[in-house]
Amino acid sequence: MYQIPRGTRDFLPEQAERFRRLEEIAVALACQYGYGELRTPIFEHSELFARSVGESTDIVEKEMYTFQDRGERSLTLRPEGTAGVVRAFVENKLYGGSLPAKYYYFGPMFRYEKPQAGRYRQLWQFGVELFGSEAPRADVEVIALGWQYFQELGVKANLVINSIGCRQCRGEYKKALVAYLTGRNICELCSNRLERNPLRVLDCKEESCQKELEEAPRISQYLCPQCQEHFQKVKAGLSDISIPFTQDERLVRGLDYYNRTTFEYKTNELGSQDALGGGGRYDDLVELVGGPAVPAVGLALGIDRTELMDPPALKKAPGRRGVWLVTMEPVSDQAIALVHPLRQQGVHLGYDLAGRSFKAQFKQADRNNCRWTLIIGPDDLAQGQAVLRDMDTGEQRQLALESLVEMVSNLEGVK
RNA sequence: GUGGGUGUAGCUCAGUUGGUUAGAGCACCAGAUUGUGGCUCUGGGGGCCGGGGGUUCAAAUCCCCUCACUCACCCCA
Repeated sequence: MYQIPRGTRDFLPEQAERFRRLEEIAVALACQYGYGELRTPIFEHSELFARSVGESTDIVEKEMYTFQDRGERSLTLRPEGTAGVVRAFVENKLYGGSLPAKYYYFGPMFRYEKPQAGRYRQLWQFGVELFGSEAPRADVEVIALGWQYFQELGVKANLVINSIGCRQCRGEYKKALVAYLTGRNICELCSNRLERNPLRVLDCKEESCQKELEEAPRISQYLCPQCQEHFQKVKAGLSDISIPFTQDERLVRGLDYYNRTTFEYKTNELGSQDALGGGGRYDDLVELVGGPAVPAVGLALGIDRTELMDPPALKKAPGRRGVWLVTMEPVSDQAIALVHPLRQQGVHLGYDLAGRSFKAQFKQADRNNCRWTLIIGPDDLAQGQAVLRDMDTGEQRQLALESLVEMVSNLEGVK
């Protein structure tokens, strides 16, 4: 027997519908905020991700699905959405149009990781990217959009924000941090990080490392005046629109392209998979990918994890809907032909395909949660009538066959 | 990638110190009711006991390998 590849999943109808609604709500929200959809391929040249996400990140070092095609190009299934959108932004010279330019995407991403609940090798993200504004209120808008998504769904998320400075002041800070940590009691992993990506020592969970970090220099002390002002305005902007947040100086995101604002939406209900979404500003990325210097800010939300939170907004109203035909040989085909036009009227119509007993057909009607059954057996047909039964109340009445389609398609709860 | 836990019917799970045809509840199908769902009762179909190998007269049970899920680490969505 074949098994689904590790870390991937099938979405059976009920769950697929939940996912579809999560997408619809996200798309409606993005439209409301003035974002247009930008669809990019599911794979890109490997180099794009290596350059933009960062050579020394976990994603690039060990999580990419990379393959060679028949033309011996190295391609990679996208591990995140921003790189492709930035590539498209540059390649299509979208920076030449009016700015800011705002795009959203929704789709699967791929990361080769050891799976766990809430951590998959094929995962879905919804994201937005805002190009061409350096203004703190652009950061605030993006953060607010994500916040509103969780609010609309009724999902409890905690917003955590930080500023990791710009190229200049982060450089200063890195130097200071390395100088401070060198020779101190930190774990082996962090010793390696110290050389390649020192900021990541900050969110190490190793007790010894955290202890050493207590007295370590803080990024806030190193932010240049411009970065400081930017961060203050972001925080003020969030407060102005009543979005609560906490500041965490150890929030360092695992992608290299971020600068200044970084943020995450966290939960404490999913074990160690606590990030529902996150994002930040990436003012240098467009240039890095070959475009002009265009500042940008964006976010990505994890749809799989959001669904795991069992959003109250996805609860279905339980009411019955639609019509079930109950009939019997030798007139079944005639009965079906009589009611089929209901489908063209948009009525939810079902009937037995297996030649089951009368009783069994009512059972199916019940199980399919139908509001009405329409009974058309040999006797009814002979009298030119059908029997309509209300499955909620059990009441029945007769209908003339000539007016059946019109009568039934105007009933309550059939569409 | 490292370490732990768990895999028995569609689902949730029993299964004794290894012992003969592997069970229950729910779900499914049928009958009780030859034109009426939900409730009840009766019956029925369904299992390479995750897969492979080994020990043994005998393995769901013990051992090894492997696959999957899961928890923690790691990382993030």
